[in-house]
Amino acid sequence: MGKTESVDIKAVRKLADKVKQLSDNIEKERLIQNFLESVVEEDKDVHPLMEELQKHLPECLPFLRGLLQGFNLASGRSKGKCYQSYDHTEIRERILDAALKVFSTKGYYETKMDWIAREAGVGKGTLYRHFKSKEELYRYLIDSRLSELKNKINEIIHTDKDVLEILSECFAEYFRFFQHYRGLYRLILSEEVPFEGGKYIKAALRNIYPIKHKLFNAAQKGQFKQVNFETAFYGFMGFLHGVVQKWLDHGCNYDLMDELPVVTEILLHGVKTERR
Amino acid sequence: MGKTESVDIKAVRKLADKVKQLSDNIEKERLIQNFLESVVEEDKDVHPLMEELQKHLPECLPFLRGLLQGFNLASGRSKGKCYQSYDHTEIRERILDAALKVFSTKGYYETKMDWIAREAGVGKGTLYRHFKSKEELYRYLIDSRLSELKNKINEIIHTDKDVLEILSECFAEYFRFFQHYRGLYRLILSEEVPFEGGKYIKAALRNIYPIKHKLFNAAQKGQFKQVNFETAFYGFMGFLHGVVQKWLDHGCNYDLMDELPVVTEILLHGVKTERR
Amino acid sequence: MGKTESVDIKAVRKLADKVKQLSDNIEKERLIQNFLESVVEEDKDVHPLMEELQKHLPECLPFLRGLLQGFNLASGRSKGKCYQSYDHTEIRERILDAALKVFSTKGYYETKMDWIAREAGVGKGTLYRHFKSKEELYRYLIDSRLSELKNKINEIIHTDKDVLEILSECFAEYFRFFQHYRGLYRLILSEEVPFEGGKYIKAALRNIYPIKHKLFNAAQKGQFKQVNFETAFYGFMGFLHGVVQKWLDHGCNYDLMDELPVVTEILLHGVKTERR
Amino acid sequence: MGKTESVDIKAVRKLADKVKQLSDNIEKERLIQNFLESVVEEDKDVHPLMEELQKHLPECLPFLRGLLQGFNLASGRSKGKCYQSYDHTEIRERILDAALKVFSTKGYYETKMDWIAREAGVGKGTLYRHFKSKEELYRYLIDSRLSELKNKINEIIHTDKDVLEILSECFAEYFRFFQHYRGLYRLILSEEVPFEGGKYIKAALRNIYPIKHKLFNAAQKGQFKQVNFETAFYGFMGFLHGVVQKWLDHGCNYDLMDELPVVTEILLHGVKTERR
DNA sequence: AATGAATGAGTATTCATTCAT
DNA sequence: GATGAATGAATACTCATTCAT
Repeated sequence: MGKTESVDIKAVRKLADKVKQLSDNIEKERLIQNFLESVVEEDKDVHPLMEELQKHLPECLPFLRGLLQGFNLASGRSKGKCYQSYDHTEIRERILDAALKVFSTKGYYETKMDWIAREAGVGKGTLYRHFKSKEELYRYLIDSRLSELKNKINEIIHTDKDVLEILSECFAEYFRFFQHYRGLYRLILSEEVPFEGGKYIKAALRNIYPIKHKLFNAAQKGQFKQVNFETAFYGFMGFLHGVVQKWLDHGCNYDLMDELPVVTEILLHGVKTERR
Repeated sequence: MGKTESVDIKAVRKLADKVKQLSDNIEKERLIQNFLESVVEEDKDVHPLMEELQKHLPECLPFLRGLLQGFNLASGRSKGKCYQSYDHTEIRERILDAALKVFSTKGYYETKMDWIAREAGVGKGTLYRHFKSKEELYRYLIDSRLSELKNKINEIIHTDKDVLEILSECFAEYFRFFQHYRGLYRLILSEEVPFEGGKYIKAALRNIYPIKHKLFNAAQKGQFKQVNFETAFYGFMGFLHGVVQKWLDHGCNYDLMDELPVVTEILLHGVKTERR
Repeated sequence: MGKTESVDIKAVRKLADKVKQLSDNIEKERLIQNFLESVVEEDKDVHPLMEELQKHLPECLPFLRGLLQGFNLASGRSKGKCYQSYDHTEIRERILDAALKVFSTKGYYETKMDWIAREAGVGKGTLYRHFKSKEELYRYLIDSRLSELKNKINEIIHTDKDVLEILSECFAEYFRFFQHYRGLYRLILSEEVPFEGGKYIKAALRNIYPIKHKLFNAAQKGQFKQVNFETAFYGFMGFLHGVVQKWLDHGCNYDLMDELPVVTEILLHGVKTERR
Repeated sequence: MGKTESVDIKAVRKLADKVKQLSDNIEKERLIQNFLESVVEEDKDVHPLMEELQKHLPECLPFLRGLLQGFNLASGRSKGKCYQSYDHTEIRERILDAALKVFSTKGYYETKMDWIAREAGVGKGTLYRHFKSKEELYRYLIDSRLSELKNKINEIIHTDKDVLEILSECFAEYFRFFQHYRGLYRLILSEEVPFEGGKYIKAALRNIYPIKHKLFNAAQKGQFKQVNFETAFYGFMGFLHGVVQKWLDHGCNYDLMDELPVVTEILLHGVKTERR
């Protein structure tokens, strides 16, 4: 309740300024100021003021009166209870979890809203209270989860560590992420959905990586070969995906992180033994 | 009712700027902007927007709801009651007023219970404490308002005045009624609702009129032509409805009562100039 | 088959002109002309020409080749049968009849597409092959039927008969129409539907009547009283509706046309007996 | 393929004007206009429009369909076949080509059987004469195309060349394949379809490669590092996919084969410059 | 008493498949 | 053999009503 009050009071306070500007003489201004203040501060003894206003500002009164009513309602007057901003978060999370589970098992089109509802243990209507449509639910699911990854990668990138180290850590974070949200992998990779879907996801994945810049510098310094940067980037991402795919095909029965050394070794030094 | 609107609209417009400053991200800003604009421009289709707001801006809603109420009151919405009696207002009446407003704007099927609740400033549950169902609310609304008309007509009929005079007064009362409850006209006339609805309403209208009897006597006495009584009755009612319709089509921008002389003249003496 | 061919041939002929304009020397022009003519006339011996074209107009060939293919398909070559432009009309009418029946019984909202399909004796999918949506079906139903009335009224109006006679005939036609399509009455009168629906229908009804003009002239000539023209018009329409309503309320168990004399008498001369 | 488009587009544009002249009412004109514009602009989402046309302009459809086909051919669509062989073309192949085109553009679920039929220039029924169901058509499409790849890879593997050389050639063949059937890439990679689909495709890809064996031997001989074989394999495949993806993202505007050296270099020797 | 989050029965619409012509 | 009109099972989404708080 405290929450909504503060907002309303601020709003009304702001309103006071505005309404004052509407009045065209000092007298009116004083009256309205008093009125609004008494509303804001205490909302007691409003009635006598209302009567004064009625005399001197008949043209503004209906508006103020309406506002007062609204304010009273909003402040919870005459309603004993006021749900303290019911926590949408918990149920939303339940739905998102269920959605991830079903979507990633069945894919977008084969997933029926009924199943998500059942999986989440809520009614079908509840889904639609929280997400406008199947599409929005899907989008939100991908976006929210993906931005976690994005943030973590960004943290790693914006350190002053050596490029090689950053690269390793990104690989690690990438694996860690999909190990956690394994279901997400299929959704992100499949270009199934037509609405921005495919392209957009890939794009997001790519745009995430301002590391491009660092790599480029490293290449300039001779730390890396002068290969086409973009090709290498797409290839690396693909390589990582391949390794995740292997893990999934094996039923996730080992720790994805164990693959890191191999991945790093191959991508940095190749599979071929050093020529001497 | 005297056009205080100009003041209110300006106020609301100004307010729009303020409220936008309260919002802290683009999305919210857009929603509120839309909402306020729809209030300012037309106050049509506000309800769907309210629902959006409810989902995305629960913390601002009470404030906006208050504002909307204020605006409605300010625009001269029906009840002459002033703030003192606010708390004593029968909730039932508030609901019925709201229902009349929404039903008559949107029709039965396009009216959502949520909108009535919001318009009335009560929770949806409260609606169901007072009326068992949407249907009952609708029925009661029509019945109660219509019985006002019925009573008035009955008073007129049960005097000993001349039949012609009675007829004139009935016409007048009929117009007066729909001028007051203009929204009701659409509801009563449309045969939209299937539950007895249509038939029943027409029936009610007809049964109201024991004047049939008097007219019949007058006809017998040669005061009226020996036309089929019932045909004339239906025709008269239709004629009145037509004139009300014209008034509505013209945006109710004149006094319906002004039409009375023409109506009386035509129905009693026809449009043709006397042959002699 | 003959049907579609003629269209295609015309199209191709036109195309010939166009394509000729694209070519930039006489030689090319001749080739294309020949080619197209052989397609149009006989579609025999096209192949040698194609080879010529291939040599001299390689850049246009693919386009022409495609066109030829399309033309062959279209002409029904290599398909023994070609449904001779299956007659959509019959089934459309069945659907419209069914729709009128159900809509007028139940109203727009209470009518389920399933029922219309069942009533029409077709599958639900067939409905959607002929009408894009419930709304379109409804609109089309009203529009098509109403334009019949409109046309008939127009015929009546655009004669040189006396205004009074025209009026009578319009009344008669109006009754005749609703006697035929009795179900339509409810649909047209109820302002049930929100999409243009109500207003639009009333508007249509009114706009139908250029008779306004004639009446106005008659009033000027003193044939009619100098009453407000529009009021009279709305009133008259309402009167007619009232009488139709009576007929419906009586289960349509008499001939609506029988009411005509009373209607005419009242509207022209009133119900009151002539004062002497 | 050699850009004959400019000519065709001009022709179609001109044609638009002509065809419009053939239509005899506004509605038709609009439909055709839309249709032709969508053909000219992008040739995307033509199918929904075709359906509209089919409903409202059955008599013009064959002509337009021919035009569309011509346009597709003209744009360089796959088959090098010229008109002589038209009649002998296996319908099955026509259908599979059409299916590949539509499936790869729209994905499995967004592809409607109607569109495939139209694209192939056959009736919907014909589709079902050749393939039992949408699913079977899809499966067969993937299988048949993929087995081409499989065969070629097998040929390469079953030579006595050096492992490194074999590897290079496989990379090349892989690229060559997707450069040819670019549409197929999306289908194979997306795990969209639930019926064995995803898994099955990946499995197919893997089982294709008995090269595993050779690589294993090479590793044993110290030619390769003793990395986990399977990890490397999945990674390599992923890497290749990544590079194909890059190519697609760039609109296939360069020769995929040009990427081969970089791919080989990185996978065999890594991106890091040799430590001395 | 009042509230509004949750519910799920009910509906318009789509599209793979069939089959009469 | 080929065709495409007809079909109806399947599904996303709505909204009147309920009930825990």
